[in-house]
Amino acid sequence: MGKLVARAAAKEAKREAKKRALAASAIEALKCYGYANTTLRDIAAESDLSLGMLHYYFENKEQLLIYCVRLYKEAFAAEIGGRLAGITDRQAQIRALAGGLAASIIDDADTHRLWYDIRNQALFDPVFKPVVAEIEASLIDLVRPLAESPDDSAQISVLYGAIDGVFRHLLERHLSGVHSSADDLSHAFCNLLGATPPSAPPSPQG
Amino acid sequence: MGKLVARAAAKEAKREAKKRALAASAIEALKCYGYANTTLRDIAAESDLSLGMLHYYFENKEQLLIYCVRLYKEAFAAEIGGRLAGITDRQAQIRALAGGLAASIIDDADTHRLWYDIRNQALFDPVFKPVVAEIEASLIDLVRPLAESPDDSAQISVLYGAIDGVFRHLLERHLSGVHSSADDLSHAFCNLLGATPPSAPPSPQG
DNA sequence: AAAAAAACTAGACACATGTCCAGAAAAAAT
DNA sequence: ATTTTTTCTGGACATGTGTCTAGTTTTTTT
Repeated sequence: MGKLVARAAAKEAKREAKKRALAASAIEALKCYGYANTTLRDIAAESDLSLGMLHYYFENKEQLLIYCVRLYKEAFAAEIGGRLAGITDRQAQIRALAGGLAASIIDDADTHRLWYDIRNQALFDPVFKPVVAEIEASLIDLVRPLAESPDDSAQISVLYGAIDGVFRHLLERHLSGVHSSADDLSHAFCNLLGATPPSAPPSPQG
Repeated sequence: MGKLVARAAAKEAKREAKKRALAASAIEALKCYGYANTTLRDIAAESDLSLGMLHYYFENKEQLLIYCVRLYKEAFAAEIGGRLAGITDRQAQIRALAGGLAASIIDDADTHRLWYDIRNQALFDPVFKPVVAEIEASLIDLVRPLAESPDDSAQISVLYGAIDGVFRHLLERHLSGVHSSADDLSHAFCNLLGATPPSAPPSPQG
């Protein structure tokens, strides 16, 4: 019978649940101070757990962070993906994406700041490269349907880079206290994706 | 007479020269490991100076870094600004900018990585915000002439964010070992600035 | 040449931080 | 009820790191 394997699976599930709870607490701490400035003691305090427990569930600080980032990615990619699901009209896609990104700047500013922190770490520490590459690939996939030639990797790079750059810059402004309305933020993305960087439809000067 | 003040000025100039030399060495170390992972001992070793000297010339690690970043900014902004100087034709401006950015991705990859590291630090540590804001303002000014309405701050934000985002993403790819030619990199920027994200001039579908 | 100031060194100090361990407490299995 | 496994605690340990100080050497000034 599979009694033993069922038990083992239950154990594993319980452990995974604990890990997720721990990671959720860890994110709360990491969001505030960033990766480099968050100590394991901060995380332990936030999660009402003792310091030793962190190493009981995670090999080291890096692995804990990687786990956290994956958790975040699933949520965000799912959120945006859900908004785009089923939409085929290009203009509608753009509006949906713009609205989602704008809302997320306002609602999840700290989480995104953490993401950019990790992505930056990956530029120096190879340990983080796989997760970042994985997440970034899923973000690129999110954006791919907006491209006119979804197979042209150069075009996708430009598209993703541009959207991400605008997102990051608007996030930076938001975090600095320059609060724009969700509509204004959304318009920025529409402006980027609908027409060339500047201008709405046709403009008087060439 | 101004003998004394002349002497004092010479002293100050000499000290400044030393600081610049020290900062130049510091950048070499910082480029490799990033801000958080570079110790003052690394910098001391790189500059053939003793550890104590760093505090003799700079108040603390943060001030040293700020000094270094300013040094870098002057060089980069001057480089790009020089390429754009005197050009009035918009297409020529775009080509000049694209060429400059592309070349810099290949030639100064490590320095830019450091810049992004600092800019990221500023998202968490207020000490770095002024320098980053100052540098970013000068970069935005570099890009401003490309906008159709140089006074529309929302438009400028989108323009700067998009260019910076593409630059950062291409840099990331380059640092990951995906080496594109200067021409390909340059084309990416032209593609971004010349027309909407995808496609060249007019395209068949709407 | 003597005196004063600046440049520099070596090392200590305090503290933060990731890691690990011996054992207690709780839960699960027999 | 007993044993075994899992979960958890508290603290120790080693190391890295920014900062500072006492003293030395070099340069500059008189």
